[in-house]
Amino acid sequence: MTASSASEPGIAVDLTAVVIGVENDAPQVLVVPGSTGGCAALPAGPLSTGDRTLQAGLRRWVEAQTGHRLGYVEQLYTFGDRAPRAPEAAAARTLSIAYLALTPDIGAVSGQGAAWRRWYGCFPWEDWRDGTPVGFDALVDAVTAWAADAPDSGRRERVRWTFGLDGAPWDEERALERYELLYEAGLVPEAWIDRGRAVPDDAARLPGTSMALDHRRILATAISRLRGKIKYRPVLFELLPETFTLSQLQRTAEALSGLRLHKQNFRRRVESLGLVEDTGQKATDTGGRPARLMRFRRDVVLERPAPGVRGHATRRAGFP
Amino acid sequence: MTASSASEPGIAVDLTAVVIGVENDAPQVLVVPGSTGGCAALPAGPLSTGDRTLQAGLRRWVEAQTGHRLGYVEQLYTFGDRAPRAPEAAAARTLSIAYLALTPDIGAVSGQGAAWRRWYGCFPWEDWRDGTPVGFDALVDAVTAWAADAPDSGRRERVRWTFGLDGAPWDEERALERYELLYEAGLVPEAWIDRGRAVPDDAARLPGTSMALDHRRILATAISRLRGKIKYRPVLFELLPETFTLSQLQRTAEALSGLRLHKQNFRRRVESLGLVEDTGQKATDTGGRPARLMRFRRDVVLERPAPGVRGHATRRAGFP
DNA sequence: TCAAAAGTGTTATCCTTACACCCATGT
DNA sequence: ACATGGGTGTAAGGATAACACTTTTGA
Repeated sequence: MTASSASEPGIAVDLTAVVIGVENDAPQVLVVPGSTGGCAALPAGPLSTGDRTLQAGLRRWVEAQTGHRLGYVEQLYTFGDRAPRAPEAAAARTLSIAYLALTPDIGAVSGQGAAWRRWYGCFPWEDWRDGTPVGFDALVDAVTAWAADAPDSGRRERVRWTFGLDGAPWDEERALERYELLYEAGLVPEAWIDRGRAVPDDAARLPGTSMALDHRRILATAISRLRGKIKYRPVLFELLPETFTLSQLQRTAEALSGLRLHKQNFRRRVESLGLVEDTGQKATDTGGRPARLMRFRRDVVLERPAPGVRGHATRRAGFP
Repeated sequence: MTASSASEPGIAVDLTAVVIGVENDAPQVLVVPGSTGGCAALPAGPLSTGDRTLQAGLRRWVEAQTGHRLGYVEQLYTFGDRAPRAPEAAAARTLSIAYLALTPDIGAVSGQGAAWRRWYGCFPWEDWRDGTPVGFDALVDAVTAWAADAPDSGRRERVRWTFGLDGAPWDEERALERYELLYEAGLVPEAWIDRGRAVPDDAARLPGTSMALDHRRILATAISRLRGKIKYRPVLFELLPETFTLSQLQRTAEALSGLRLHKQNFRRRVESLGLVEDTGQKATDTGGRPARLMRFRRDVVLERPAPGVRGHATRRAGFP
């Protein structure tokens, strides 16, 4: 007996979109004005029985709120845990089915207050392209202090591997784990807001702007997923125009991963996978020598077993 | 403005569990009697407002229906698309949040009708450990015919890469894609049942037993996820007893992937990752020379960047 | 002519794959 | 003694990471 009777009332189901684009080497996320406080929110709306598929509902909402038409979309995660917050919230629970969407065109937003925002504004510690991010040392101090609070809890090792300290390698894919650790340590305002408490000074001092509700956590989930995915699936091309140069492609990969990549190795891999083809045209606006304009071979996706672009981080001085 | 008003009524939210264990080199899934027809179903139940977390609700339901207490649990996917079925179903929609759970102990089921079932019973074509599975040739004929129906649709290449034909490699992780192709081709009974039509002969003839509703699809999703995950996270150990031999570990990996693995390479990798430690004891019931009993080093999980067990499939005659 | 960016050739190293072989126990 | 499964050494091949260097444009 599958107990599939209708579930209790009071469950609202929201569809939430993390729409990502890249402009000027900066990954951007589509946001709308949040209803709670001044924080920006992700476009979202309740699931309607009229939508046959969840994706269809999502597309409808995003278009209504931002005027943006979605292209590539994949499911991210379903968030449904109730924060141990004010008890009045116990009656109504909101379930969010979050989706990751990628788009090659930034700028075409129309809804009231809809805008693109750099994702590293929310996660400054995730961008290592120009060396150690500003404020990283302060952040390390804070999490180290948190670990020292409970000496034998395993926090020390966890901090070490999550943030790449003491010789541990920096793993760019752990963006979500890093945010969750900061949340657990009470170092982001959301941790206090969710409990209905006042935000202490140290939590507010850390860099990185918050978002409405749990939307910064959802964005972190998207970042981790995307950083992992570009290594084995050709999703980078969903963020680029029809034709692009290899440098553009590399800078997009770097923007997402927050790392510098090795030029020759990056190119060798792209070439060897046969992911792109020369259009014969040249881009002349690059400042130096004109670059060949390439095109993504869409037909290759079904042919190859696991095409994609791997890491190739170059080790640089000051890199964990 | 985040349009977070309560969603429309008529949306039921179910929590569904794919509980996996391995016994006698056979992966098993926990099932309960399905309400529709004679097909087995996955344990599931409506989300209750009383459960603070989704996982808690899931654990409650599985325990109630099967007497089984869950250990390792992770979210799998949220299924919510309405099948283009009988129109009367249009009013009420069911959302299923599916979870993957792993357990080392098979056999401790108590609920009425709850039972363990071999997953290759549902997917005979996924088990390549003893060479080409029975019925694989017939299946290839059927999908090839489907591809030939629409010559320039790209079906041909899709079939080739999905099923590893014409020199394409077999990718064990594509279990879900294979099921979805069979569904699309109308080669599994569910495809017809979902449309409210009679099941034609050719769809019923293919090997592999169906499950209730879309549960076979959910199981396929779990298989694909698990086959991918064992390559980079130490989840195998969630399926084994406290102590085990290296051969046991390997046979478990083989059972899940449906492939034979290379002994020395498998061992080298496990050793080099430092995932296990010798208990000093020996297993004497193995038939030949007694094997060392090993133990999983749980502390290593947080230390290492990406421990796990990779593929190492040995190429054998008759392997695609 | 110089800065800036595109584009290439080559090597050391590690990881993966695969071969063949030896060891310890029960019957 | 021999069948059965446990356990190991080592070499070939390929992928990766890193080196430094040349080419083509605009200012």
